[in-house]
Amino acid sequence: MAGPRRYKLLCPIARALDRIGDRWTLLILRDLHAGPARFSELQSGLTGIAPNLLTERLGQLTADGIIQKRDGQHGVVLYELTDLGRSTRDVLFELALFGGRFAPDADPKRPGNLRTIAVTLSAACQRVVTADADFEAELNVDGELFTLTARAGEVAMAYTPARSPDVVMTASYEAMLAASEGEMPLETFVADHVTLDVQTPGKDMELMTLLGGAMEVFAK
Amino acid sequence: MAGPRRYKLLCPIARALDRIGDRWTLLILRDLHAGPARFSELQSGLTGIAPNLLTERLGQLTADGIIQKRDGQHGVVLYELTDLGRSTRDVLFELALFGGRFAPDADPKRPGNLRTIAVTLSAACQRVVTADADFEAELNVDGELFTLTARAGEVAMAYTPARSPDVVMTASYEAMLAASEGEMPLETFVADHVTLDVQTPGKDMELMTLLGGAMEVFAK
DNA sequence: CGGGATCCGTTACGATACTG
DNA sequence: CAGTATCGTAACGGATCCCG
Repeated sequence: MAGPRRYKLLCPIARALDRIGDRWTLLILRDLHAGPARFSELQSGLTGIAPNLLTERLGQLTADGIIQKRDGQHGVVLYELTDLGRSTRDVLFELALFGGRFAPDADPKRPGNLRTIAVTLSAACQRVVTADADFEAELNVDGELFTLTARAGEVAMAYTPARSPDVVMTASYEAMLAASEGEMPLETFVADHVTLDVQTPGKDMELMTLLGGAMEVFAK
Repeated sequence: MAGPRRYKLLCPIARALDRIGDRWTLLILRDLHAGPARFSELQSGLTGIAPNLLTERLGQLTADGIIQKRDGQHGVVLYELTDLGRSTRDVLFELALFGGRFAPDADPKRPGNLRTIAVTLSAACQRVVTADADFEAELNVDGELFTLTARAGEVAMAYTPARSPDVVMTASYEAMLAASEGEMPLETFVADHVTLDVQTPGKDMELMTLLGGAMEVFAK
């Protein structure tokens, strides 16, 4: 560990890269921003990272205090971000903004799960949320369920079904991404690619306003 | 190239990493944010990256439209950021903020030149600059000269001597970094580690206000 | 069955030497 | 000065196996 392939420079950018610059590491953090995850969830989400590499990365991240192990129910082991790890959100979001400027690969691989969208979406929402936004939404993206909450100017997104959603939105991963990157007009997305199930009247508008704003942040 | 070790995912974070996630690539961009550079300047700044790797990285970055070649004076070849490349500034700055949270390595390597500080410093200044700031400063850091200009709310920093500086500031790399990361109080830094040569009265205060603000951004 | 550890072929990196 | 060529070493990728 702490291998020979480290920069070991004073520069804070290099210091960051010595912690999170290895292959897979930033994608592991990306998926952990959706909430605590088990080894196998991470492995499947990362389109089949080799298990030895995942083990190695998790160990290094733990040693650096960026993630930690936790015992979940039924004796399962969970990995989760520490406060320090949560502070990678802005790095990941800026990477997403930059990456969005490049055309997707010709035949992209599908992730094993959709945890991948949580950081990007919640960080974008955080940038446009207003203090009066107040709702709990369930996002059903290709059958995978997320909870998106906005309360007192704070946005959170987790890879769990919602407890008591004000609104349930259903959409596909591809449509959401296309809308985010300006390939699909927001109106088309809302009209043709989204289903809304409203529990609390008016909260559907709050959700769509927030998501619309988030997608605009991303598009420019 | 475009090797087999790419993620090829739809996720914009992965798309970014497929362009700028390789070893050395982000550090090359970091140094280019200080202005156009020659091959050998980059090589020395990066503490002796292997020349074949530098060639390979420059080629990939050029192919992706992130940098471009330009012919300078006396037939020298220069590499410089494109508009797309300049948009990596926020990624680099967020990395610097994250990296600043880790203690420096026990015996860190010294970079061959100090281009490395330009992005971090200018991005931090950009975050705190006010619209009325208006000056041109020369920064002499361990004998290497930078121009820092603030005009109409825009900050720029380049690795060149200033043409007609309002103020010349002299300091050391280590002291500036220590002050940035809160290890040295700002007052100590200003009082004991900085020399100011004022050409235009009052501009020294403008400069120190800006730098002080930048360091506070970085410290928290 | 989930959570890893072990092994091995392949690829990328690092150092040095060399050339236009 | 600006790269190219070569080669040993370290990291990665994939498969298989092990253990609770």
